[in-house]
Amino acid sequence: MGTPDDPPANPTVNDIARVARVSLATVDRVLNARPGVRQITVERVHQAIAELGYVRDTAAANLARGRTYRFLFLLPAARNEFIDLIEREVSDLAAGLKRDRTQITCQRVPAFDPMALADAVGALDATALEGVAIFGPETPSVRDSIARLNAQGVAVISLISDIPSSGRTAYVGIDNIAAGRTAAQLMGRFLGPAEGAVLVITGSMLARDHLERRLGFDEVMARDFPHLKVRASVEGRDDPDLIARLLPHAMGAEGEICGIYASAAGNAGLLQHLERNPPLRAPVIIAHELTPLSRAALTAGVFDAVISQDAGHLVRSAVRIMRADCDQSPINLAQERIRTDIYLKENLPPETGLLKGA
Amino acid sequence: MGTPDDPPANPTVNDIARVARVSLATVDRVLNARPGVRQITVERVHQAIAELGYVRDTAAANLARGRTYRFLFLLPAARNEFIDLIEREVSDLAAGLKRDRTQITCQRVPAFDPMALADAVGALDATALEGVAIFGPETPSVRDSIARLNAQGVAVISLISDIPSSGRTAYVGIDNIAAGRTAAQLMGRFLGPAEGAVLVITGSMLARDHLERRLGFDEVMARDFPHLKVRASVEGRDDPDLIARLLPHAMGAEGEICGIYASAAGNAGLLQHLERNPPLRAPVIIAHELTPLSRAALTAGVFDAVISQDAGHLVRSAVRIMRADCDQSPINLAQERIRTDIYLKENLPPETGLLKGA
DNA sequence: GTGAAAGCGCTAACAA
DNA sequence: TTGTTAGCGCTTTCAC
Repeated sequence: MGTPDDPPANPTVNDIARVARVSLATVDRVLNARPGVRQITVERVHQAIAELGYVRDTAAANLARGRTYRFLFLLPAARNEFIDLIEREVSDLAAGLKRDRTQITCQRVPAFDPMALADAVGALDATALEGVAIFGPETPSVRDSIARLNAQGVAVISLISDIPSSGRTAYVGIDNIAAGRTAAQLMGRFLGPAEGAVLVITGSMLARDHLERRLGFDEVMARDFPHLKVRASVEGRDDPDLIARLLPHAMGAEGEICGIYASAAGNAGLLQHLERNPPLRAPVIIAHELTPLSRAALTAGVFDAVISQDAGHLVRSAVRIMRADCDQSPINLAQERIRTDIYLKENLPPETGLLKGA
Repeated sequence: MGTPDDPPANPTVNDIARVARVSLATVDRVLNARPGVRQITVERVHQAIAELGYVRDTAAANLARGRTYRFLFLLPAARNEFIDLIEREVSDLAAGLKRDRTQITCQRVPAFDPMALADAVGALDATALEGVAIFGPETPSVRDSIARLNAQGVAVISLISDIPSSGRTAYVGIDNIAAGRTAAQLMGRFLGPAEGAVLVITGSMLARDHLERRLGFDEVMARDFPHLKVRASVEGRDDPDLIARLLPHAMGAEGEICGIYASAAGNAGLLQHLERNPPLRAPVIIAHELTPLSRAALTAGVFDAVISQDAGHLVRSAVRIMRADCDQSPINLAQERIRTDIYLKENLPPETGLLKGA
């Protein structure tokens, strides 16, 4: 290693043309797998490419193409801080992406309404869009509309909650089963050896992410902490009001519940309930997604841990993957893996996390 | 919002030239803040830029410049899995970065030897390098050599352990005080209300990161868990053998130590000690940096939590910042913030995290 | 089937 | 102090 030596001047299309004894245009045809080149010529060009170790300069290619990327984020229209964070990241990123000839926008679709989402996807103009990132449930209608869009050459990312059956280009989000397991491990360790009951607040049985979290949670609770009973879920549909209404009954008698796993959105409802009915002994609470509200609850000691995924990373990753799909260029899987973040009040990121630019 | 409308054809340098009634060259001079333009002309151009909402196309600019970036990572030469991970990330990234006309290399310097590091920095050829990322201690000699390099126009990043006094361009790494606090919080919660003593293994008093972790750890232990006594540190110099040698004495009588915070490198020494002297009651162990070894210990239940920072993120972030510094382009602070990751065995990333490409 | 030439948006000699 | 011009690496008409 040592101090870098002089750059060895990467080979260009001109070099290929020279070595393969063809014109630039032909090299380009081969590079882009366009028809109208004799097989023998194609091979000569490939030969030269291999020989020179050529790698295409995507930036120059896009410049010449005048290509622009148009990406759309399809998000549920719901009172939901985390979705708001994502929308905010999209618009924050949009400015910086202009210089990369990339345009990103958001569209909200009625929440918990698979048909509305399917319709919205169906209504998309595949000729005016190179990629779409979708956060929605995995129902047949959604799945089919995505498959159709995909067949029209639009890259489709399932965001936060996977829709594997749709044949989407990629999934961008955490491993929700692992997230559930993590929540269980923390819950068990924080609660210690005393017996008790744990309440799970979930969102919707339609939502794959919620289902998976519950799955992972139950698995680890049953295996590692059998002295803790996990109650049947409160299905809160990410709705704070609904959650606040359901909780009084779900919490049962005073002291019955020693832990709460808020595995879906709607933390406001939980916090409201706790404020109105302060328990004698504070339960261990583990919630999802770092938002202004959950951050405050964590700081105040009401929440004990928050499991989260980075909204900025989510958006950037989706954009990178959609772009790579358009360019047919490779992606760095490790970079695109969304981590299951654990936040305690000690490792909260600075509140100014929203300040951008240098 | 809604489906994106037709791209409005971004303004180019030609448009600016036309509107400002100057030549392309003048526009370029203004854009790049080069001298030799009358103030009045500068203003006319700025006027036009503002009017048109121009944003420069970085890709085109770099293409024209034919600019290449040469970055160097200066890492300690020590038997240290985490440093190896970083070196590996550098070489993995190097391949993909070639298409971005960016060259990154590594150089190892004797560990815990400030003079050697200062000499290495001093020996760098500032004309053959646009940026350097350095992981090393904050001593006067190091600080001065960095300041000198910086003055020669080389971007300098302090990596993992900050060197603020050097005037480095930026620091890339976690907030080590927060990391120490986080470790303490986990330690306290995992140990529960019983009294006991906690051992801290640190690296070197020269290393700012180690110092900061210790600081944060002590703070939270004293404040939130006064029933747990924190022992004076074992100074292991990141050396497994040394640590294994020091531990028998440091652990004291059987059962005296109920928790261990391995705040620096050299986990192999700790694990070796535990294997040779299996304690009756397994202590709660919190270690740093996710490596093959610590991952295995976590999976096996020997470690209870690992606090880490993503080596890939570290390297990519350093490169992005060095490049932004060269281009004088803005950076996204939120994206560059390195998170203090908490790993339990439940949220470990897939082992194949090293597999790259698509 | 193949090639010559113009041009994407920007920069950098070299003139004037 | 300012302008002309020739590229950077790649794509894309439009001829041959």
